[in-house]
Amino acid sequence: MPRSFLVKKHFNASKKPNYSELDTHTVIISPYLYESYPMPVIPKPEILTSGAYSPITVWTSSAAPFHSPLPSGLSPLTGYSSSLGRVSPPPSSDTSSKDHSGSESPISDEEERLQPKLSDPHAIEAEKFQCNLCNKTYSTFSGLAKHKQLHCDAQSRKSFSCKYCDKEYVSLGALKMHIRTHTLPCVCKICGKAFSRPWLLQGHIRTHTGEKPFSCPHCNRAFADRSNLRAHLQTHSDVKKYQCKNCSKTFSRMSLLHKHEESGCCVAH
DNA sequence: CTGGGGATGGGGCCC
DNA sequence: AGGGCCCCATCCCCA
Repeated sequence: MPRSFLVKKHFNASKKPNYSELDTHTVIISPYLYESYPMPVIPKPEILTSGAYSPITVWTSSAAPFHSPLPSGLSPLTGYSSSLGRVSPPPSSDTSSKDHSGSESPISDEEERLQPKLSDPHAIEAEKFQCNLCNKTYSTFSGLAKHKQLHCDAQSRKSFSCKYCDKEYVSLGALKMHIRTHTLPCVCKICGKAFSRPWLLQGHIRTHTGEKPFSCPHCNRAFADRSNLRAHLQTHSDVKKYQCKNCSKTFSRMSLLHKHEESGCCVAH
């Protein structure tokens, strides 16, 4: 599974975009070209206005709102450590992807009783915590948090919808980043290919220049992309990262494991 | 068929 | 808030 958790993804659905359909917002980068890469211009986001998404949830207390731990990917074999990057944190349970939509029932009688009554001598105290979405007030933060978790927050959590597709995001920043995958504002001057981000264009330009700044410490190979060097390093490793659950055969790449599984190993068991 | 390289996409984190 | 970089994932192609 992809590491990304902010957006629902479907396997084999990530085909390359049709650039010809998406080029209406692209901006050709300046001719100073590949000495210092100019910043691409992001199209003015009329796409971000006119109610394309719901209001942001604002918490009325300072306590931490929703956090979402990363879901685990395909578990690597223990003992493997990359010489390239930071060590991934151990997998944790994914609470973010859980669907709370089943909890959208009307507010229960019990929760109604949690609301302060003005005749209550402690009413002033009880109004300390107010839900900014429905204006309900609670005497304790935990009461408010529970309310929001069960009702308001669960409904507004994924509130930033893309105009061009059905994807939804938990933050405006994530949505803006995603929209660039539609508008593709970074255009290669050499071949005209468009990319969503400057550094993607930068990597693409290396395919023209032949620059390979990532060298393998074990052999004399060099790569234009760090990820490709990382994949290459697996070929030097005795311990392959990805293991078939059925035959225990290990592979250097997840894609090879997938191929292996699809070729019928798992069917035989 | 398998393994590996090349190229690319995309969300997260940090500054 | 946005840019840069990180990492992971995937697809395509070739030996």
